[in-house]
Amino acid sequence: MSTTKIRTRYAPSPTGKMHVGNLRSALYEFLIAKHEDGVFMLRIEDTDQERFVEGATEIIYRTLELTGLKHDEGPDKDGGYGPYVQSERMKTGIYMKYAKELIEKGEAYYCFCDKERLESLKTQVDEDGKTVTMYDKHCLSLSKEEVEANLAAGKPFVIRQNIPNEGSTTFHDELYGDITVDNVEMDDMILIKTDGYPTYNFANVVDDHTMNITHVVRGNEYLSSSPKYQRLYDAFGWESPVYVHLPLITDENHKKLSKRSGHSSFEDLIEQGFIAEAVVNYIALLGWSPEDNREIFTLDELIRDFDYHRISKSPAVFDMGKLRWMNGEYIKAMDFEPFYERALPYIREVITAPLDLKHIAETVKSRIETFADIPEMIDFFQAVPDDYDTEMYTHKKMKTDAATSLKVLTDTLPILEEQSDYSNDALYQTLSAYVEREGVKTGYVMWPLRTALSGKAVTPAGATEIMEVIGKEETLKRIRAAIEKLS
RNA sequence: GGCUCGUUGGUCAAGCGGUUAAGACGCCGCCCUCUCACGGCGGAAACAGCGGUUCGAUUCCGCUACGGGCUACCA
Repeated sequence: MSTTKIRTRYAPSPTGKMHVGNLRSALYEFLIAKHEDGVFMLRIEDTDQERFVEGATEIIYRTLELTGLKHDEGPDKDGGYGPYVQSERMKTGIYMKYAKELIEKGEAYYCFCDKERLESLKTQVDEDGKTVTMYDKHCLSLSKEEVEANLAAGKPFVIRQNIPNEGSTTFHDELYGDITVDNVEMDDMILIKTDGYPTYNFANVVDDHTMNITHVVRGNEYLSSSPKYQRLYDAFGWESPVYVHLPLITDENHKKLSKRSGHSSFEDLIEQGFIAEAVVNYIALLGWSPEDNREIFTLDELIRDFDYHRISKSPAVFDMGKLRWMNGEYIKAMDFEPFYERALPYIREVITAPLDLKHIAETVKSRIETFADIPEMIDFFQAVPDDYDTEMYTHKKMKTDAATSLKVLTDTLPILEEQSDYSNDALYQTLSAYVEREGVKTGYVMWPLRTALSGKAVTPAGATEIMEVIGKEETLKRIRAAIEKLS
């Protein structure tokens, strides 16, 4: 019985905001490790000097912090497998050392071909103008002396993986099973670039092995290059890790999530009024489902229930509608104080009058899906829109229209003038007496009042509750204005 | 183009040879109700197609169609 702990890693490139697809990879990597009480590691893959974005590393840290995906090891938490940043690892000479080992084994070779020659290898393939380059192993035939001479002359070089032209390579994925590719299909990929940096592909294999990663979890886009990685493991004589390739997340058009569609990054979603926990919960279910029908999970519950064998193989569409619903569920379940704290800025956007903001927050808590829904819902507390349509007074079910509304408003105005207790309950009681006297439905009275007080067809509070919030003076003012408008 | 992966309602999905093919979001209807929402109840809505294998295919195999991914000195 092996007692080796599971070790997974999240290995992002610091190239900008954190995409929800990346976040889900991080989440699954975290869950797979934590479910077995393993180690979740963070490694920064900055081998691409061109794409490096200032501040991107901070975004990664902040996002992991905010989502609760705490890493056990990383650049800021040494666990004995450092360094955890690839550019720093490179300084140790590790990649070059392993590349040379492969050269000695005949599994890799120096290549001095320049751009022009490579360009000439390109073959036009289809009408879109797509080209395919398959390296022709030109430099493989260089003699040892020629290589030495080139090196001594300081000629720029890369190191390529030597993949034979016959046979095939098979690797095993936990989800997709065995995948076999003919070796002829595989290009001699570059391991070490001219600038001395390793390519992502090579650094990944070397790092995953030397950092003792047991489960390599990554996006489906790497599925087809995995045979090449497998050859590397085999060439080194290393035991290959457990591979788990994750299905893609797409937009509603089944295309890769784009920057412009609003749900591209975690940061954007938070800005749009979503709760971190809800986003995590939602993306956990995008490509994975539990044995029961549960949908609301805390992170701890996910750790407990997550079984990577239940990850699905087909791509999933990111459904903003369902995320909104789930976010609404989280908001409803929130304790009031933290809810209020988060809602306050949105309330202040439209309310400057000295009103009971807590009360306003309460009215809205079970009705919003994101915090950004708040302003539009409560702006009438500040002021009635003066151009609202009097057609709103006509309501079939309430049996009201402009004329009957005018009567109700005129009738209730003196009652409300006399009323001193402007609490919701007291107001309701007082108006109920009028309802009873008139022998009408409650709505027949409340509808016109609510409309007069809000100028809106939909409000988060009933007539009497609105009165409680805005107070007597404002209530009377609004009703008088409505009477005038209807007269 | 080549290679490779995928395909259950609009979306997320359960199912792992025999089921009235779950559940959720959304949509529609009803109830509750001082509007909306919440909550409750109910409804419409799916196995891409064609061939096998089998007593029996949504489930296994093949082909086709459609979709995705890779095909960089990017990750």
